[in-house]
Amino acid sequence: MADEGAVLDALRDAILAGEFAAGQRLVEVDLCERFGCSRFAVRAAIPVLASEGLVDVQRHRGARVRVIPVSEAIEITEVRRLLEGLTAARAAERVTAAQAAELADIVHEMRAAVEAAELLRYSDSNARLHARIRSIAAHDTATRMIERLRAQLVRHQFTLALIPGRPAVSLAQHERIVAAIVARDPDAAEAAMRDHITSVIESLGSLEQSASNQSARR
Amino acid sequence: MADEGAVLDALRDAILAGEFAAGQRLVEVDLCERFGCSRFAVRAAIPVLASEGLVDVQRHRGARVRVIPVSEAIEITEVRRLLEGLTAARAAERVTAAQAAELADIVHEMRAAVEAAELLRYSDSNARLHARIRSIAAHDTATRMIERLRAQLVRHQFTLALIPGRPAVSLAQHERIVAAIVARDPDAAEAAMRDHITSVIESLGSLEQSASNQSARR
DNA sequence: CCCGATGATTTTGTAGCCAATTTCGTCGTA
DNA sequence: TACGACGAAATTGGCTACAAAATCATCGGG
Repeated sequence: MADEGAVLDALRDAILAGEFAAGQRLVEVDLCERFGCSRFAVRAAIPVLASEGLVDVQRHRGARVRVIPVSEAIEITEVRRLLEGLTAARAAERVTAAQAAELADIVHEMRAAVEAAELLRYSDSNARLHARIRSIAAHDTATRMIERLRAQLVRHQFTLALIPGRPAVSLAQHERIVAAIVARDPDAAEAAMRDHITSVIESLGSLEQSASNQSARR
Repeated sequence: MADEGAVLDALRDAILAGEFAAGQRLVEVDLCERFGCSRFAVRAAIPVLASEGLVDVQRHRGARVRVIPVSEAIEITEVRRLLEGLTAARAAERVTAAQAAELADIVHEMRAAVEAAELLRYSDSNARLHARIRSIAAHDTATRMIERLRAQLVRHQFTLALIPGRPAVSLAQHERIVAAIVARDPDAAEAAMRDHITSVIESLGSLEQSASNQSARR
């Protein structure tokens, strides 16, 4: 673990992989031990993660893994709806025949995963599809922001995939998105993507309700 | 200059104020001297500014003030168009009578500045209006991203205000935005904001053309 | 049982060291 | 003169040690 960038990536990955409990304190010496590096490297990485919104630092109180409340997850997804709508539209304008075939392949893979009820495989293909759409859109600014936003709510995405019947609904929405892109119809692609993410927001909203019910029951 | 946060803010302000030439190297010891702090503080601040897109760091080559090409400024503004459209719509949903009066005041101020041909005052009121709309919208995520994007192109905004006739056009657009918000019409507010920022993008596009003409003439 | 004080833990900030790498200048040669 | 190789200086990367400030936890007293 020589350079600062490696520690940064390792720590970021660990947080995104959920290897720290929600709200857990990140004690510098512990992280040094874990990653086999000096405190210096850790202290260089933490401010960056803070600016990425993954950890929360308070003066003299150290860093904690930031817990994103559902209400904020909804805000984030509202922004993501706009940005991914933009990338979908641009992808529809720029897509080549080869890229269109690739998108169709990924959707095919998603359908197979749903039929086999393999949630993890579905979730993976899902992420790949969105990533491929972004790369076709070639809008660096939007891509950067989407990826940063996605990183902030990896935890929520896990819980979302477990909602019964959600993959089937999600699959149909993705098929619509890809159909519009392949048809080179930017407006339809943007609308389809927004509808898809709107339904994600609605699912998050139902999570918020059940969460508040639980806390009320305590 | 005790804490790292102060150095970070000071350095960020200095960059945003244009106190460094475009692409200038940021030598650590120089910054220490300038801000009267240790190298440690500088070295903590630079990665954060890099993640904010204000500086560009390369291994063993140090940090440089990042120069944003016009093409990227256009991308950034395209994203900002979506985000500010969102805040305008939400502001229209949430605005109180007192806030509506405040917006009207700022527009009045803008009109006065245009009539007096005071570009700096106009630019300032302009920024205040957008900021006030964001605070009324109370969408933390969108606000954070807009402010980060704006920071990346402060330089371009200077040049934009100098286009002859632009303030008058801009003023009318802002009046339309505020009218829609005051009328509590989210769709109209979003449309008006998008139209406004679309015209900003068009102005940036004309800058790009003149820039490429200049380079072609060389 | 509750509250405050004290000590330990943790973080923050500084100073300085050496290694690695880049960059710039100089010298030698074609 | 022009060009390339070599070397020295400058700069960053990474580290350790240390002092200071703040927080946390434990313990004792009321």
